[in-house]
Amino acid sequence: MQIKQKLRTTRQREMILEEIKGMCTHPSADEIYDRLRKKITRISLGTIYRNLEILVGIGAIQKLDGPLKRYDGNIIPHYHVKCTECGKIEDVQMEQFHEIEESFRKKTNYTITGHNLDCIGTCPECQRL
Amino acid sequence: MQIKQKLRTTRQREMILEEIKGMCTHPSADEIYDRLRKKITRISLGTIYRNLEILVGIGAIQKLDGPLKRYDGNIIPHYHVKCTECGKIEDVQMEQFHEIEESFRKKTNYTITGHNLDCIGTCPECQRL
DNA sequence: CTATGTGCAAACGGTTTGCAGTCTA
DNA sequence: TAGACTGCAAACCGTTTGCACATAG
Repeated sequence: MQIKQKLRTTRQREMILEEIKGMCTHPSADEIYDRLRKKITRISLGTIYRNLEILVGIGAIQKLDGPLKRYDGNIIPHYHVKCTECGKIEDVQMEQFHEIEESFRKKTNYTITGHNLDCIGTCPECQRL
Repeated sequence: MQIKQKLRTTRQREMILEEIKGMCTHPSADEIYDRLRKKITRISLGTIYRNLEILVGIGAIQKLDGPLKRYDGNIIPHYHVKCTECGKIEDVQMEQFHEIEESFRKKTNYTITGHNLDCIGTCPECQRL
């Protein structure tokens, strides 16, 4: 989403951002809602959704587009691993594979602006079960 | 999904599979429904959804998990490019980056069974506009 | 003061599911 | 003939939206 309106600082917006930045999981709108309801007496799901999209729009957080939308407070480029057993998604901080975008460019003639990469497998905990 | 029941061959299942295999786009359940309604007098969306999941379960097709579920009749390992202008998703048939999974394994201690990779950018057609 | 943001609740839309009847093996 | 499958329609559920009120700047 392109943000064109002038943004204001509101208690809700600040707390939503703060909450995501403080979580290393990848919360859905609903999880953020549950956590914030314990800190703010009244906040609505609509506000959560609206602000999440705005925060993505200004690049303050990232969105992970799955069947359920999840948000990621970590905006340093990174990859993900997904455990097929427990469903967990973890950040993987490693050097970016620069050759990927170059290969795609050559092969497709697209102008490449970024890439998404994730591995799927079994996490160490689930391997023990 | 793990398929445990004994599968039968039905006209609907065969036609759904044939339809996907014959499309190089990445249709959603709804698009397949629209196309098949022109060939079969009566078929229901529920049947489409149920069969798509079964076909994914037996590995006959692949699922692309986005906000809208799309299916891919191409099961040879391949990557995707997404055009941010027109929304198109194209297959990219290129040699797999084997080093990716090895790097993830070392970094995370996960048992890695596969990876997803896609680039985002602008397609040649949209670049001209 | 005014445009942006909020809570609330209803609407939306893709997907799933229960059911009674149909059809494959 | 059993159990898999189907069409249909209702239910589900994450997300979006319209509205009247609140509030930041």
